[in-house]
Amino acid sequence: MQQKIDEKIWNSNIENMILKKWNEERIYDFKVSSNKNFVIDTPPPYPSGRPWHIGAAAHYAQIDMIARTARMFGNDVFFPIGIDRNGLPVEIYTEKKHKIKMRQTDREEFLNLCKVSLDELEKEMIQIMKSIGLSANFDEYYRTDSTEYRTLTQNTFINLWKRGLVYSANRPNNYCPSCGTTIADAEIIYQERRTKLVYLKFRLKNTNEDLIVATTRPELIFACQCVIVNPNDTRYEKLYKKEIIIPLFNREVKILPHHSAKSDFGSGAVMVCSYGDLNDVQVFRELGLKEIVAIDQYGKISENGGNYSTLSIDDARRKIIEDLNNTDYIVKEEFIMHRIPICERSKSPVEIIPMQDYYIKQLDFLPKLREFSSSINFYPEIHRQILLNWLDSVAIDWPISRRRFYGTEIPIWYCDDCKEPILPEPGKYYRPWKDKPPFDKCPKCGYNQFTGDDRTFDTWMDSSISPLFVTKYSKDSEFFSKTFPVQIRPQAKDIVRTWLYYTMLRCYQLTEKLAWSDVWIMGYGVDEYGEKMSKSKGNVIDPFPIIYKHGADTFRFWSAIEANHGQDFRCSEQKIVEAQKFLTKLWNIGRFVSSFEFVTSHESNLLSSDKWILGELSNLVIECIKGYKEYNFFIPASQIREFTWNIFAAHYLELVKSRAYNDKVPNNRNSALYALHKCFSVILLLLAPICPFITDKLWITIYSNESVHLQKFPVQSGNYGDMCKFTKAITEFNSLIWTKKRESTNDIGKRYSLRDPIKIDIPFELHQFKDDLKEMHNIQV
RNA sequence: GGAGGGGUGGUCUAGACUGGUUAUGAUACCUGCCUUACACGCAGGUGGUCAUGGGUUCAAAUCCCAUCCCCUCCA
Repeated sequence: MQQKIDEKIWNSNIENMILKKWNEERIYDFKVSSNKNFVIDTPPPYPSGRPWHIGAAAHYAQIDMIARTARMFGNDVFFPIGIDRNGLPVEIYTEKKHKIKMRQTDREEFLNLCKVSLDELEKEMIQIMKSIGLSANFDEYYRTDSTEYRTLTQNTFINLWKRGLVYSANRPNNYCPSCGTTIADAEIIYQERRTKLVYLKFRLKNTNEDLIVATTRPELIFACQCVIVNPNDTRYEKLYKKEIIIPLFNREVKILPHHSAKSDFGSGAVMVCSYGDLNDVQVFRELGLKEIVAIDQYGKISENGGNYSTLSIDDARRKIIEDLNNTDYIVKEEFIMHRIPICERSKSPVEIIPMQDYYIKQLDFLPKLREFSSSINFYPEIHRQILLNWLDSVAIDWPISRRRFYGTEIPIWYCDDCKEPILPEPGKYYRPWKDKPPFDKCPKCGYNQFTGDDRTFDTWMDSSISPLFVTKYSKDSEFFSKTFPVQIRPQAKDIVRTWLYYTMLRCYQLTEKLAWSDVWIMGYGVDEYGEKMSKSKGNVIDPFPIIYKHGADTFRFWSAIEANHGQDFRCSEQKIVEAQKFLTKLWNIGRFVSSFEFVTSHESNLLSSDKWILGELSNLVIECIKGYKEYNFFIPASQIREFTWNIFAAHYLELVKSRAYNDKVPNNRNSALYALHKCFSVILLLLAPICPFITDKLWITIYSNESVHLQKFPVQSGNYGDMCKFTKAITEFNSLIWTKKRESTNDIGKRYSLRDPIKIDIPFELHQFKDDLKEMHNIQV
């Protein structure tokens, strides 16, 4: 007998060679079949900066476990890989990297700089995905900024436009007057600043009474559409629905209860203007108020401001306060610290002003989406709630136009004469800001000069069609019909409201189908104190050195066992090191088992100990398969570790060592070898989706020339399950002897070695195991 | 302001939906041990008012109500 394995430690350096072998043998290639296709709508990660998030690496490791699980259940698995490259973060990254401003840079040149940034960042992500062993199709990975992908985004938009599902409307937007552009929420930072709080007298209509209203934005007074008070504030109960007169402008507005008014701020009565802050936007929307534009696109007071129109915001503020003072409307003024939104780059206050944008109709589709949300399988079930809550709070249609550069262009030209928007025919990639329009005459007025729209789409317009793109929608109808709707959408829980929701919406609008049958939601990786990792907090953990140091399987096993599915999980290197120990244990069990010949069949004349461990094994199979069917890898990972380490290695190996090494009776020895190999080979099969490297190495070394990843999951035989009733007695009896030996000393005062003989009665209920127990503990009768 | 999730030995975590013997496991710590797979190991041990208060029940970590704290998302 010769061990087939020398090394005492699982050396993760050989993972690279295993990867190479998988690649050469192309064991993960997908061939479309007629009825067993399992397509994964893989999230295309966004290369927003270095390092890539360790939680994201864990996320993709688990998505790979889904792919491997599906293969071992006998499916033909299509596991595409894409990179999401559209959107704002790379623009900001590039601006910082080159110390430039997007709008002060030539658009073509800026786009090229973004591309270079993306290429660099993407390279690192792809390398990490490969090194953690993703069994995905890297040869044909896609990019959402490719001509092909953007063509599909524009096609689907033109489709919706033709069906009347797109319209243009005015909506409040973040606007930086000093940069002269709208900015995204992500570009806003908040600062505490010293601000003047002005207490104003508003006269109640047809009375001699005044209501005191405190405001930090008196210059917006002419855009006021109501005054709100908190519903719990008893001072103002009697004023609900009463009319009140705006100072200087003498317009009447109503007093209304609203929960966002804070009783202890100022006087407790707040004037709501379009728009002083985000809360104003919310109140306008909730109460259906009519907006009065206060500030124009140049940061000046609009024509609605009467005498103050065309003044800058600061000048208007000074002038209005002065006039209010002169007319005795000001009760008092005080300075407070106030949290205000400012532009990340210019550091000047952000204004909210209405702008013209394109919208996609979504409100009409909500009933259908609610239906889908109830019928689709959610793993875990608890996260269905995130989607249902979101559906309940969708209140306006989806604004899809962005005043940015790096994105899919909105394919529209406008007639220079009659302003008619004209869309090209679908099928090509259009860039209206630089391309010549693909038509000569305006279909409405016949004029021949056009201006291209220079805006781009919201990036969710691109990513929301990922299941259509990977299944070759509008490109290969046979492939599409066999693969769409796809099986599963895996994603993180923080983008349920965006990616999950928008994909449901868009795929339904385009195909009238629900895009997937299963949704799988993972929590996200947080730092070791439970807080979200972010570059600004400086708590981001780089996955690369950790994977390099501890190996991919260690990383994968850690990600499976760290927390139950759907929970957020804490990332600490310490815990990853702990996970590594199990792989070493498994490796050494493999060394032991590999030293005995592989007995493949021995169902007759099995001894009791062997039947017992096979009984425990079939329970393990049942539990693991249950976990895998829910794509919950915490269950198999923890069950396998528990069985392998604490039952199989700790008790069973010791029970049968003597028979395995030197039993004179061939049947007794073969019975042990059969059970040893049965258990170990099943452990490898069950663990293969989670730890693909070490299981394949051991499988090929001990059992087969064919990779473990081409095998099916073991079928639970159901035999010997009743033997599990002895487990407690066996482990407790072993414990008893170990304790006894540890606590006793022999004739010369030395502590007992575990090999020393001991006199003890074997309990009656363990009688059928007595031969193995006697050998194991050297029990003398 | 609204919503969701959570609070279990020093640390992390299972159990909660479906109430039921002594609350799971890992790790850290302490003690002993090289035992023909493994010292990255083995055996044993210390350590918990299951956030707080109330309720339902024969019985509550688990169900209900209230409070406190933490995290996340939306505004």
